[in-house]
Amino acid sequence: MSPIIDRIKKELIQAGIQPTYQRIQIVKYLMENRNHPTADSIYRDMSAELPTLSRATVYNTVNLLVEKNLLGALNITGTETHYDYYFRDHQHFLCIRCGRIYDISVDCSLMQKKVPEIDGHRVDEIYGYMKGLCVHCRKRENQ
Amino acid sequence: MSPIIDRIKKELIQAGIQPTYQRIQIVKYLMENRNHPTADSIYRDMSAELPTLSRATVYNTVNLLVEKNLLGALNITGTETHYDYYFRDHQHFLCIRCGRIYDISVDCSLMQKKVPEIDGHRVDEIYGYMKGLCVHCRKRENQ
DNA sequence: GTTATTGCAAAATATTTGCATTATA
DNA sequence: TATAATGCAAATATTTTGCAATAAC
Repeated sequence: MSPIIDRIKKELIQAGIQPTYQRIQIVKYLMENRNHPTADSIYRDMSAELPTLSRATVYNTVNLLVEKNLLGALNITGTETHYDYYFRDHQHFLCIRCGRIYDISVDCSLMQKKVPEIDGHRVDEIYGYMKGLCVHCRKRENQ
Repeated sequence: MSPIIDRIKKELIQAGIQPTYQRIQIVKYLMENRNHPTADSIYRDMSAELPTLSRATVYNTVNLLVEKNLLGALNITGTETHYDYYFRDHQHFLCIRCGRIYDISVDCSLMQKKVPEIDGHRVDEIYGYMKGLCVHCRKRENQ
């Protein structure tokens, strides 16, 4: 068995997730496609190789991975949710022109270290993102 | 004319928005209801007083206000968009138990001052939010 | 009087659910 | 063999759109 598949299997089992063929393939896809795909884009891309795959399985799987903290969910566009498998220690930038999402590193104590409590609320997760015009669109438009 | 209505009218005109009755009333609602309503909750609440109001008008209006930078849009839950009329200089906290959204002040240079550029991308807007267990749910559950 | 906005219903989009079939432990 | 996951279709939820009626300048 491929060492990548084996590693994914172990990771899923450790998280308490049954490592089915579909789940392993979806995780493999997420590891290989770091362009912040949506559930539907994962489904469409993977359908070529895995024609029996269903949207429901993709949605079930990404929801499960997010719940078990193996996958990051990004609600940055306001429409679909984008996913990020290597989601720790970076934030995101959405280009308002082309819609691409970029990984960015922000030097901000809030983002780097966990704030345990604020106004009495227990803080479990911290999210940060930015919107603007990306480097490619700036070049194209001279802005 | 009420001074509040008059102020809203001026604000809309200044932003280049025609101050129709529905738009003024929606802005008035947003000023008086700072619990981060959704388009649908605005529609449902306002329907009692304004039975002819339509969902389309609410959606049109909030989209227009966001576009003209008079209203903040929050995609924090992953489902519906929540709105915040006084959206400057604070961030948000979502309780994973009760779903309430709280305003919080975060001492973070990233949030306080605008970063003009990062990795070559032009930064127009910066968002930050947190998720966890709110002070009320913590008390109830002793967590 | 012309242009813009509203309201309604239908459409579009994103996601979830019920349930029979299939795979996993 | 019992339990859990998959796949399909239908359902649900959120938001947008087309268009006739109405309101604003």
